[in-house]
Amino acid sequence: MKTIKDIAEEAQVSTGTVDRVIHNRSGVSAKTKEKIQKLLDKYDFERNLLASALAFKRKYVIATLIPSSKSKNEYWYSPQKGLKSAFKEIQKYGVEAHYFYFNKFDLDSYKKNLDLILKLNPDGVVFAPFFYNTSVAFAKTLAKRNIKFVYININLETANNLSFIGQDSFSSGYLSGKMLNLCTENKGDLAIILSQKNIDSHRAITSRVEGFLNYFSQNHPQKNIEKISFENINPTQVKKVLTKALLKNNTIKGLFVPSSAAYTVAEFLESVQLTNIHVVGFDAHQNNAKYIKKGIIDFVVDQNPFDQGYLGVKILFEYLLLKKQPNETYNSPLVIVTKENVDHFMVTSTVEFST
Amino acid sequence: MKTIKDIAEEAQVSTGTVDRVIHNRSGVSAKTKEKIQKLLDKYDFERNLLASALAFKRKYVIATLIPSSKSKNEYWYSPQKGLKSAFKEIQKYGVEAHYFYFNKFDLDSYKKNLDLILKLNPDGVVFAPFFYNTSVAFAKTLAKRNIKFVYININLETANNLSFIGQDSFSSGYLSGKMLNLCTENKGDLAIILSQKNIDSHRAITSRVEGFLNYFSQNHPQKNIEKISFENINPTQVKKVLTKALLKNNTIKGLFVPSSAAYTVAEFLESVQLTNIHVVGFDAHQNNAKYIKKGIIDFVVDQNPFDQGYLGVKILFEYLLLKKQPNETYNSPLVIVTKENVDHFMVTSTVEFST
DNA sequence: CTGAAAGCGCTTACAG
DNA sequence: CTGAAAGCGCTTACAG
Repeated sequence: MKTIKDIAEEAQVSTGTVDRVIHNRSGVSAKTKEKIQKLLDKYDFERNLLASALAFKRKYVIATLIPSSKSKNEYWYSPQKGLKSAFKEIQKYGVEAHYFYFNKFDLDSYKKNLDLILKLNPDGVVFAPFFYNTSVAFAKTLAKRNIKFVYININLETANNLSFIGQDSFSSGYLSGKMLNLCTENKGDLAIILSQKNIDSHRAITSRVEGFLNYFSQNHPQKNIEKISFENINPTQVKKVLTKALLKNNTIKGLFVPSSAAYTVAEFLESVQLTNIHVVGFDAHQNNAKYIKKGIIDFVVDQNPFDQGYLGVKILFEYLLLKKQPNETYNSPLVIVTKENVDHFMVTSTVEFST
Repeated sequence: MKTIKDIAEEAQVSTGTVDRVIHNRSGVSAKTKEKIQKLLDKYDFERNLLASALAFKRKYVIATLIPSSKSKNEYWYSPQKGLKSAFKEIQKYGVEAHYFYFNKFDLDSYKKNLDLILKLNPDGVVFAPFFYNTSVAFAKTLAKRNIKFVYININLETANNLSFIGQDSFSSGYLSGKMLNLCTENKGDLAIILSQKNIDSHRAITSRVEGFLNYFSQNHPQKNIEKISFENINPTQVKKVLTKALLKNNTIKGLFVPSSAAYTVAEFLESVQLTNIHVVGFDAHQNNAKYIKKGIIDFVVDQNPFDQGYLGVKILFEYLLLKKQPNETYNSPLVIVTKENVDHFMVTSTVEFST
């Protein structure tokens, strides 16, 4: 492996000049530059990043924005851990992390944090773009200011983000359809549990429902699927609405919860001893895990939330420091979680490699 | 963050002496040592590993040993990729990788490679311990020679390995039982497909079968489960034996294949158009994926084979370079793979972080 | 436009 | 037992 010094000697220039060419900095004559570039190419030069990082002093500021989680039982606790874990690994390169959190049901809280981020003027942002219109506008501002950004969990299909890390929501809904059909043995009616507040703020919910319905229209077009709607999923409303809905239609054998709140539904089913109704939902956070273990939630499609946070930061950092262009999309896996494997997930990425 | 220099100044010694204390090298008076250690503790000193690695010259030799894979469609191709990917990341620290491969049905080929490894006399070994007795003896030799080693995929429960990375086989069999019962709707008889050669060389197979049977004895004790045995699973034998077995007992609705060769069975079922028989197997390598996509294999329990190779090398390397003590066990997840999610697995670890 | 030199934080002979 | 100095490979003011 050649070093900058080797290249410099062969080109009969100083190492400083080679460094300038490598980083495409100005102040090198076209002739010298060409000569050096040829050698760089010839030897397929890769600079020693250890030495580079050691000598390099530029500090990067990265902001992150995700929903706050009240406890570690909630979904967003995991991406948060992923973010922190990634920062822990890269802090030695002089990266400054700024964490922002918003209330995912409150547009104002979201907006307030966006403003704080703009005020901070970071080099990059990793965030979960809730609230479609607001996020699109924010993305435009970032692009204009040349602040790099990565979406996690929710994709916005704007052109100017660096990358998106998350699940294909349609597919995950489709898979949920299959799993619910399997555990109800293709019998009885089904219902989708919809919360208006979720739908408004979280773009993936709608795609999940589409995927779910698509599974049935393709495989069991005769299936009767109801929709049970709430303003907001919480124990009181769930009790009220579900009692009514399930009493009215006692042929319902399976419930699909396209948000991460399946545990709220499970809690209700347990309390009224409705043990013959199957539930499929999303995400294996602690709140859900409790009911997965009891078998009240039959299946959940998980998406390795830790990795979403972890990868988001890593990708952004590598782009900033090394100009390494990430993929446009990193698909989170569709992880099927059920009673028997809920405890067996190994969080690979937590094995931090402390370079 | 304090540096060695800071500590040295405060202790009124040279940086060399601080370095000696940090690494617990001899040649420091008890008094000086204590003084320095106190400061180290006080500031919770962590040395800069970038600088350390840059200045450090010791080379490490790591050997790996896994079954050879004829094509990238086979199981062992993934751990192999994991091994290589890890080495690619750490080669800049001066690690020398030596890859060894054996025929997993041939004890002699295994032994031959063990000898080669001993001749190489590496600092560490990452390997899949097939052939129980031979592996146990090998482990003893390694321990005696103070060569560190990590098991991947198969656990030997010897006391002297650094770590084991792989699945809990019993649980994975148990989960397979549940999935097979689910897709057969708890109807009909089941059969386990056993290959003597696999059982002899691969210790996990037996535990998987135990787990599978345990699921039924706990949940459906009346279930009739046959065993169909082969000398070795290959298309010719499968055809011969299965034709006979499935004709004889046409109440069999589900097959459990406790090895990674479910595709061989699926191939047969497809060729004779036995579409009403469900199959559950192991591992989502390409050969199986083909039949998972067709729906002929209903489910497979995967174990993130890439990570096993990747983590194995990383853990060993970190121990060697940094004396970082790994966990005793890294449980690979029980990943349920079916038609709808087989394409959606994101291999996080392939996003190499090129420090 | 280019080079010489200092420095990042640690490790390692070497000298005493 | 301990220190001074050189060096790992790169980056960065500074000088010209």
